[in-house]
Amino acid sequence: MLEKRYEPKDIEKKWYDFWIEKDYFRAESKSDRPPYCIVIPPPNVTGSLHIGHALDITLQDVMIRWKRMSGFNTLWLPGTDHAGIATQNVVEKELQRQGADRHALGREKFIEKVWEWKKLYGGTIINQLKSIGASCDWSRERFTLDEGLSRAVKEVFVRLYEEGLIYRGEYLINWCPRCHTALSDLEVEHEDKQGKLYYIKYNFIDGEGHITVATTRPETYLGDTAVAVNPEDERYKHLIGKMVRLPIINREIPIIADEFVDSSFGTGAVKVTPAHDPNDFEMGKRHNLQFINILTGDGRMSEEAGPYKGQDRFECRKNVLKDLADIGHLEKVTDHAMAIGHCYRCKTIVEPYLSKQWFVKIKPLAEEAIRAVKDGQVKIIPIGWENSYFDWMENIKDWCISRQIWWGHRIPVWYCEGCGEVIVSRDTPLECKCGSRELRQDEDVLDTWFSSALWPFSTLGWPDETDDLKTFYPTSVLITGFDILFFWVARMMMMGLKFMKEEPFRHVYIHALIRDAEGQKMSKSKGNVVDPLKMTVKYGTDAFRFTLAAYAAQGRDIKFSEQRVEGYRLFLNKIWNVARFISMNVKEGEEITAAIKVKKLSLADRWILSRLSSVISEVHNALEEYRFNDAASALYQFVWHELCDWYVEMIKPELYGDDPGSKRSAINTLVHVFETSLALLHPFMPFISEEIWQNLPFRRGCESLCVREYPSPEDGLEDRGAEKKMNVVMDAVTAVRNIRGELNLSPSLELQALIRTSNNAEEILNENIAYLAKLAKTKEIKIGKDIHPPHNSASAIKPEMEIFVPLEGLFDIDAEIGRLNKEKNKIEEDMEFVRKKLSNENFISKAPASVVEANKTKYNEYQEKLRSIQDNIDKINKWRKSDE
RNA sequence: GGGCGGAUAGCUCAGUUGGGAGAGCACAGCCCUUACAAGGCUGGGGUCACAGGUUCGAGCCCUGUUCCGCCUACCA
Repeated sequence: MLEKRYEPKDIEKKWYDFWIEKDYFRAESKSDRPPYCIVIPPPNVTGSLHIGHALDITLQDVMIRWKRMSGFNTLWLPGTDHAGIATQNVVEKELQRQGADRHALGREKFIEKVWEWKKLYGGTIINQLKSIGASCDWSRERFTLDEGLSRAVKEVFVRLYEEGLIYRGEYLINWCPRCHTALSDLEVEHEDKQGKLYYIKYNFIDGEGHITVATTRPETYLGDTAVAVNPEDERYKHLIGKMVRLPIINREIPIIADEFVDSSFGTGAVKVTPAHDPNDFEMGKRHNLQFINILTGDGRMSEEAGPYKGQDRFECRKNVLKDLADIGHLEKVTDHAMAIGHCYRCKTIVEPYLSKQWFVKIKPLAEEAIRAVKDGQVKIIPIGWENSYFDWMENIKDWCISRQIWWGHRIPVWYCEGCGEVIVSRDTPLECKCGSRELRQDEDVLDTWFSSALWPFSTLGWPDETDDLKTFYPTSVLITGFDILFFWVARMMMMGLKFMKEEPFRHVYIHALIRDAEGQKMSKSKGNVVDPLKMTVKYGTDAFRFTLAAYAAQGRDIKFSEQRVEGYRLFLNKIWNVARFISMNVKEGEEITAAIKVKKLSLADRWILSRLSSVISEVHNALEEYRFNDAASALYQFVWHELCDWYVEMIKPELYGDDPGSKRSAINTLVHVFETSLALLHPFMPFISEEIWQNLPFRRGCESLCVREYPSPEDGLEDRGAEKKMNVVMDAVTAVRNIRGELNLSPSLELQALIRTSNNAEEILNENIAYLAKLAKTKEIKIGKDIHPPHNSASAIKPEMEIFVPLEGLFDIDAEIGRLNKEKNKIEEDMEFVRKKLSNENFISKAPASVVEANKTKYNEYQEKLRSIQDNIDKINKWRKSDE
């Protein structure tokens, strides 16, 4: 017997442990069963579960559990990401609190510290995944810095280098002065801001006059090595080749001509700072200009900044502006909208910075990745994301992969101190070919995303040709948020195609971002984050998971509202209670046969089985297309409103009655439908479904719901006839209830019902009169073609029948007339609408015949209904007169 | 600057190929009916952002406008 209330906490742990103990989540390296594989988007090892993970994990778990139950050899491969910059930042802060810093500690000691930290806290998020029910194969858990994955990283690096797809060079990269490292273009977040445009005067060195340049970054004038104008610009043509002198520092630089310059912007003359601006960098190359680096790695002014040396870059800007103004070289300042790049890890403003870095030549890789999607080998769902994908891939630029931090995959490159040879190697080399043993490994580590790009095959054992790799690559689907479409998905596509010659996944399902109830992005600083673990404690994990699935409509962000979780918790409560109801009606130890003998079933039985059959199809189709919300709401609708509200109520007379045969038949069907529903629900709410399943006397030839076969759409129990008949019964019931409700009659009051029907409906109603009695709370039901209602009857019109409820003594004539008039008005409006259509010759001639026919039928029905209502109104008026 | 998405009931959102708009929550009325008052039954509530167009017919297709969100970009 189930407890009166569902208490999620203990139950969740109990069943999760049970599943683990039974090893249900373990995949087979070799199997006759078809493979189904998802690799988890590895959360940062420093992280803790946020609501975005919860959504991501829930959707993956739904797919995995569904496929597992459907007989697939299912692998959900879990793991974590070493998250270079983020993790290093966390440990550095920790050190800071202890009054230390990594430089004092030294590289090796520092890395030891990070590993220690990882051992202590790295399991946090994994345990949180378990707590929300993730059915991952934990025996295959991976970490991006594992031995095996590190080997894959080196292998990829070396091969790309050997093919000329990795190179080293001095370029302008994005530099974070706080993290002290290069960043890829993607790792820079642009933020629109209202800034200023400063107009600065540069004097000609010979004679009078000046040229004015406009800039958003006045302090960089210290690194200017030219002024550029458009060669076609009549205003400046004659000045090309002249020299100007930079104020204060007195450097002499030329005025040059370059097509790049937009004459309409600012003054049409641009200061050129090749070491501090991407465009100027290109211009500097074109014109052989000097590259002067005025900054240091921590964002301060370098030696080259002369009097400003040592100042912070923003401090320097203020000072430069003041000094220029003082000597009359600041012509004017205007407002200017611009976008400023920030470090995606620490939000510091990034700096275009000249330095030597490693790059991946990415175009050749991107071409394959574009083709795979164009050719349909990989399907992106929803399809709208394909455009973004193509757009990014087609305009891709070389990927800066070196990072000046310590935590990560060290670049497998050594430099010979003897001859300067560059050695790129899978293994640590001991000696250069020149004989020198003085080898120094590159100090940099690789972009974390470099290793996660290999995730779908490195985790399966690559570069070895393992059974796992053969069985599970390409994986079935990747489920993730759009925020890492480029960072991760795109790069996995490129690397997968390059090294496996096959796409890493067949489908990519991109889900939405979760925002707060007001549509704001959740962030710690705004204080509007929803802690998923708090949700699971408060409402139970299942209710929370079901909510997330129900929210997951394609192509729209989720505005998360706790109220909705509350609502689904009530749904679980409903399920719990119907389970209790069943357990009360099944004798202890009684075995319920799952087999359904169609011949002996009642109408209600056949109806609910038919409905079950169709909900199975709906769920199946929805999940096939990743319409999680549709699957969830189909189940909600079915279990609550069809199973509980109608079916359970309908069979109560049989259950409480004396006929053991019909009692048994009803309970059999009920148990069958409910057990099947639990199986359908299991991927969404694994805990409560298992708890109930284990406590009811089901016999399915397996010991856990999570390995029970998933209900299949081809069960042959659809029964359109039963559904039609049931609709007649339900119509009658609803009609009586409607009269009761509208006339404010007590639910406990037993009413009489007279139903005037067609032959067809008469038969159906007579056969199922017991349902009417129970559901509409009626007694003395009369059904026939020649029903004449007594004085003071309320009435309702339904297809094929007219229902009267005699109300002598209770009757409120005005209320009933009002009710009928309301109904009449509605019908008249509807009729008018159809009438207009039918009197339109164009409609008759151009619309499909079936549509025209349907409208004609409808019109006739309305007409009849209207006539009946009018009759009833007249009748009441007559009664009223005769009573007066 | 380019691109994408959204605007439907008081709120949050569904709406598959164009044939008279749905759900949940909230609201109102009546009910403690032996699974469930964390419940049941009934009801009210919408010019589908705006303006045009295509069509016999538009929430849905086309064009434009407004507002909101996001992605992306080397005009200093």
